[in-house]
Amino acid sequence: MRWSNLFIPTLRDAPADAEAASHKLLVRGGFIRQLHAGHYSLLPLGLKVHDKVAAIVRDEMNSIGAQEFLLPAMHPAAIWRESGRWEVMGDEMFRLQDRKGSDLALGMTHEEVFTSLALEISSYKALPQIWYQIQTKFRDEPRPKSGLLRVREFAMKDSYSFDLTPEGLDRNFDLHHEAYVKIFDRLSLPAMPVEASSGAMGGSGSTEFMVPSDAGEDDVVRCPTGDYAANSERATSTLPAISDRTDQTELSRFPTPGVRTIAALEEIEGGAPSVHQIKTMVMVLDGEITLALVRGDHQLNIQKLIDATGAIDVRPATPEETIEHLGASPGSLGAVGVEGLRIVADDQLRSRSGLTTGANSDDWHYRGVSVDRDIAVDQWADLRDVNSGEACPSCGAPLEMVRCIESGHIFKLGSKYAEALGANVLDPDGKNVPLLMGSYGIGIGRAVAAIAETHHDDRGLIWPVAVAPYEVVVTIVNIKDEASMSTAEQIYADLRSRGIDVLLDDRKARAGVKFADAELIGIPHRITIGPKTLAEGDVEHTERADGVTNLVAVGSVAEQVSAAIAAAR
RNA sequence: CGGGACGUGGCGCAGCUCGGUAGCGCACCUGCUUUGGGAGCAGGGGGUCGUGGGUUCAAAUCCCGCCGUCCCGACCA
Repeated sequence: MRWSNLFIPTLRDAPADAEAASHKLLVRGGFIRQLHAGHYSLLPLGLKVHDKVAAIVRDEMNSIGAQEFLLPAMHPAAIWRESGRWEVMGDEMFRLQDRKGSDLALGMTHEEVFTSLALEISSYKALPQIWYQIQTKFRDEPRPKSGLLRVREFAMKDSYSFDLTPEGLDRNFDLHHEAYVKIFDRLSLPAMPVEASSGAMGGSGSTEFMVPSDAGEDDVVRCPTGDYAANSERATSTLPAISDRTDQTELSRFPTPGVRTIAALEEIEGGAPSVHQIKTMVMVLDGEITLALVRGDHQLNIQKLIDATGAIDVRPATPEETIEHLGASPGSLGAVGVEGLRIVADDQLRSRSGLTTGANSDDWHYRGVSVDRDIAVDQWADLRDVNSGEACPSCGAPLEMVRCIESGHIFKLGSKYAEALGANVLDPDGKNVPLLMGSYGIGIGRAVAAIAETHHDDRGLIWPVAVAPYEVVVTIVNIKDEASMSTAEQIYADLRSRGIDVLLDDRKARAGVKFADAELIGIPHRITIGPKTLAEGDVEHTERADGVTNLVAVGSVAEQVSAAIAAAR
């Protein structure tokens, strides 16, 4: 393509409200433009990258035997009601009505619709099946941000596996895991698989593919030895055992005037170190007041509480609710002797004694609390945040915390959706059993942004060859020089005939502008044609990644550059 | 949803305090000069100042409402 005919609106200044590097550069380079919050137009350059990413994803899906579909973006409410997710998805689902007043939703994922098609699988003999699509999803995110990284409308590759047995599901899950490793490798994204929370998807297990980046929104806890990595919503660590205080075994109430915090309770005469305190958080789980207990020096992880209890809507109680149910304000709360409220406690409190906690009366606390004796715990669970430096649960090495972009997520769903929608098959014994499903997603636009986020310098983007909008740019320093023009045309034609995606910069512009633009939009190879070197029969070949320039004879440059590209694809 | 900030040609900004009918840089068009790292000079086109109302002889500017966008947090497959 000839640059002079293309719409590549590069900008010298980034939009003032762009923060993330990928956001600034994709806008400046003329790849994307915002229509409104969370909705971006892909310009020709942006679409080319998007298409190349999608093609790689498609290629790897096809190679594990997945079959491509294309499902509607707009769904009837009924199918979401059947799975129970019409309510579960809450405000995150875009909803509308048609002229007849029927409720509709814009699809945020496609378990329901794919499962409805799976109703036609009636025999185990047709299994396994892997179905996928690359299609637009709509999610009414509370806060779209960072350009393409978190949006409300985006193309996603979503695939679904159907199996008779858990072993079959495991196999399809593993196939996807391997395919994802290959995809991210081809995209030059350093994605690491980590244990994840399954959230609203449900199911028995899930793995996220996380790309380390400050622009990300998730924290991954990982062991530097490489034997453990998990989303902080799921991570655990090994903590040193605490010896309970033996000087306080009798439950007793004592005055703590003005004490409202863990720290203050540590300081006060007769108080206790935070590891010997119980922190009592009053939460509302689907409308039910619930006490969540963690050790005094620990932080409650709300996602863990959600996962442990299966609650959908979780929020802290208001001060009014707290006083109504416990009779005291935050700072003096505790679970000792509490009846009629659900109590969920962190595993680290199991069998602890000699503890100090609020007495549900302002300015009073208990000491000598024995969890087993004094607190009616309904459920035990891992509820606490892991901190960096704590010991790896596998090898004991100090854990580190890494900020990441969630670039893929694979789930073992089990029979949840098949049961809800009645997707059963006959097994070899002639018995009707629900299908076992897996669900697997990669956001295409987010992958584009993640690549931009991890492949740029102060001059602009540096696309890997596999996804670059063009593989080579032929830059003509001076279009008035006839020798330059004819040489450029010849090299351009030669590269095209070799199947290279090449951009001819034939614009009437100064060399500096062309160089700056080529670097901004991140074309991996540049062939510069100017009178200076042409006099010697040479052109320049520059690689965007390292900036190194070599002189190459006119007659061999096309062959040499296309060989380098073929090797990098 | 809580906190903060901002809406002025395509992009970046000034003007607002102290009302007088919109300006600068980049980009764009024309001409001349220039031509290997974002050229120079001259001329030119383009803006309901987010929106509705109010105050006023007069509103980008003051007052009120609404809408939108961004950032932090909460939330989020």
